[in-house]
Amino acid sequence: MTLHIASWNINGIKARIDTLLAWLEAEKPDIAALQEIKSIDENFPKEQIEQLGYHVYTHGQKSFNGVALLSKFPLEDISRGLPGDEHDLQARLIEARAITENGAMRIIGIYLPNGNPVDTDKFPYKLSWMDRLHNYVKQALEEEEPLIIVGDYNIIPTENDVHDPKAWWGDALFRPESQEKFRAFKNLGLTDAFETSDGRPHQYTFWDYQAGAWQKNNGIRIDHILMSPEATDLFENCWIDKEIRGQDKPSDHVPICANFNL
DNA sequence: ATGCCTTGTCGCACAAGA
Repeated sequence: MTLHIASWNINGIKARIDTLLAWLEAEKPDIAALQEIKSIDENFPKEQIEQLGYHVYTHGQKSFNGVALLSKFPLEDISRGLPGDEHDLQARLIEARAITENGAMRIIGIYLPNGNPVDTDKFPYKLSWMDRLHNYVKQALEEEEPLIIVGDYNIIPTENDVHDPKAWWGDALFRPESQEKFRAFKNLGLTDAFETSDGRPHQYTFWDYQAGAWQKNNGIRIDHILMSPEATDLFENCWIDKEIRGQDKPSDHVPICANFNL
């Protein structure tokens, strides 16, 4: 059996519902983690997605952020929000456990803060959010179960993940502090699914709407699937659904997908 | 040139994204 998992920042469910439904029908992921639903739970178009055979779990808020999990079968142990700061009300994490006849996989879907502009409190918020995620996942790894952390990390890991490093110099997505925390996070023992499966440099998951970035392939790789050792043992392959960026009403991000032997 | 698009908000422009 193959468990097909996808992650996609859809940039607004209301504006993207038709695009999302078409993609679900074409790609048929077993589980999809969505970011930037930009909707409260009550307004999420659950029924339309359920009609395609998905169970829908949302963690939304008004106007911004918001994450969701879609699954072809019911998920267990749903949890919403990142622990570690009771004053943080931004909806950026949803997780669940997928139980199949061959085993279980814990899936954490994240929308990591952008962090710009870096001279505002948004940058320290990003860095502290990364610290909290680090501590949370460090603890989770002690369970020694298949675990993946998927989503929009808002981190350009290296110069190989950006069309023009100079253009992104100083940006919160490319700042050394952001990259260092991302490396430390991976060094907990996580494997980057795309790196280990594909490995080619300059493969992107985001192209700005502005200045013909898509047409010029001025992209960045900021959506990632990281895997615990136990999940890596089940890992088959990973790819980026790039074509959808050139279709009608695209999100500025494209889906990143992975198959697991589960 | 913190712009060039796009989205959401009780809009008549603005904030936020990356």
